[in-house]
Amino acid sequence: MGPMTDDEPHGVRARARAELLRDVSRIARSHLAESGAAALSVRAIARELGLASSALYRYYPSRDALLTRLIIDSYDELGAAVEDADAEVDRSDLAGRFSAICHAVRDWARANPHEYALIYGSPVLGYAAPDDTIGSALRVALVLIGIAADIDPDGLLLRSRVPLDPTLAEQLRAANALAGVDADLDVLALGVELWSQLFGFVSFELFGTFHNSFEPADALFDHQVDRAIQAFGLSR
Amino acid sequence: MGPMTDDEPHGVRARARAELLRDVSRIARSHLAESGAAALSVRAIARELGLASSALYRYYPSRDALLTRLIIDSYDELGAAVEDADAEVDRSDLAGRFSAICHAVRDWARANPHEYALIYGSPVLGYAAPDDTIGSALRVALVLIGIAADIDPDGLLLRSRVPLDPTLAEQLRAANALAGVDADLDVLALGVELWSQLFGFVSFELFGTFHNSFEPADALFDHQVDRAIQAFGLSR
DNA sequence: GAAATACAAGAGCAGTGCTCTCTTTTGTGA
DNA sequence: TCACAAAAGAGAGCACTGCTCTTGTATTTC
Repeated sequence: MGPMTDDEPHGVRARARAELLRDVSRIARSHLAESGAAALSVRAIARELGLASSALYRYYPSRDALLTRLIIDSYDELGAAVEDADAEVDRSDLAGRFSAICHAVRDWARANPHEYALIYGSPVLGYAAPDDTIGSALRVALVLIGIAADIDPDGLLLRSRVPLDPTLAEQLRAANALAGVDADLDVLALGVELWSQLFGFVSFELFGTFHNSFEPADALFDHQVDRAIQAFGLSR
Repeated sequence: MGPMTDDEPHGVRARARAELLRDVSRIARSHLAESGAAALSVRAIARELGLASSALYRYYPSRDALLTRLIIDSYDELGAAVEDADAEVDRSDLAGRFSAICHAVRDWARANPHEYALIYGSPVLGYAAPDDTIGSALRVALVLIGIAADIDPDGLLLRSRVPLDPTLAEQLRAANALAGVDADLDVLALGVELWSQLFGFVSFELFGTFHNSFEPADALFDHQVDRAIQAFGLSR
């Protein structure tokens, strides 16, 4: 046998610890899904585990750390859902891929409203998100940038009437670099705007801003996605 | 003297009551602006007023009722800011009015981030907003619908490729009726989408979803507003 | 002036996050 | 093998929260 790898448990105790870490996360997640982040309580989780509340502090240093765990998990789940939706469509069908991504976001959000509120609602952990979250948070954006890189800028319905602001151009180039692609900057700017629109819509729908004016909102959502596809020049 | 009107204080006590109601709301508002909705505490407000916490329950039946008060105030403040911005532009300058509205929303949100988070972030009072809030919440939407009613549908850059979904058309007609106007349904649908986009952008910026990728976001915001004006066919 | 009403205070309940101390269990190096 | 260190769990306790109930005191109304 080779040398023991580091991620393998160093004994019964390490194994138990890993399992309890997962249990805590699992129960926390179920409480989140049922009652929302505000109602998440360390003591309640401890009760469900049959532990003293103080014991949990050997696993998560604070309630916020636990919330951070849930935030990362939620970002990753949504990110995976979006990546999967994108992967299931023929690579050359850009309109189909974009549509699949939009619907994946909305579907996941509606299936997991509290998780969505946790990551796209008002920040609960102060204004600086922990660094560990940004990797997972970027996944959806990276998929969208990936599509933007494949879009022919000549088909764009709306081009800037004036040259792109140099600051903005620089920011967009940085986004390209982050994703390791070289999308046209006008396409990319449009993409960012439609990205805002997508999550703005989902937030409006989930948070009740539409006040039942668009209930169900399926038709409006489809219309919006279709218009976005036209704006990209992807409609055949 | 004529008969006493009902909204006039019925004595010293009623006058004191009205004043205390305002004081509570004022202090609550200052705590909200400083620490956010999650940190809002009835007991802390009572302390600042030199009252026992139980005394406050004669004025607001619960913390949620107090939060509802703050929600309505915030909606009204944003609504007034948007209405004022719109009113300051020449009525026939639709592009200017739209731009002024967008900037009014963003400026107010950046000046009052906690208030913005309270009304456009994750709902804190469960999923059904109290009925008293919707009147104030609608003000921004009504201003936007008012502009849509004045827009010539022939200038629209993107029209539906297929007839509007009947459900959606009905919902849009209801929105028209709510505002007492008769905007073209394609213009209105585009308006709703740009409405989502506006608040999606502001939420992204305020809640940190851009992760400093677009900091400052002014250039991107201007670009987005300009593109929206083009989509409406308002650029000359 | 007497009765009804409004108000304020204080104690108390059930819950929260988190810390500290104490005991037991487990892993490890001599 | 055995002593020692590290880890884990329990329990008490602190400071805080929203909210209720009782008790005493002002004020308004009849």
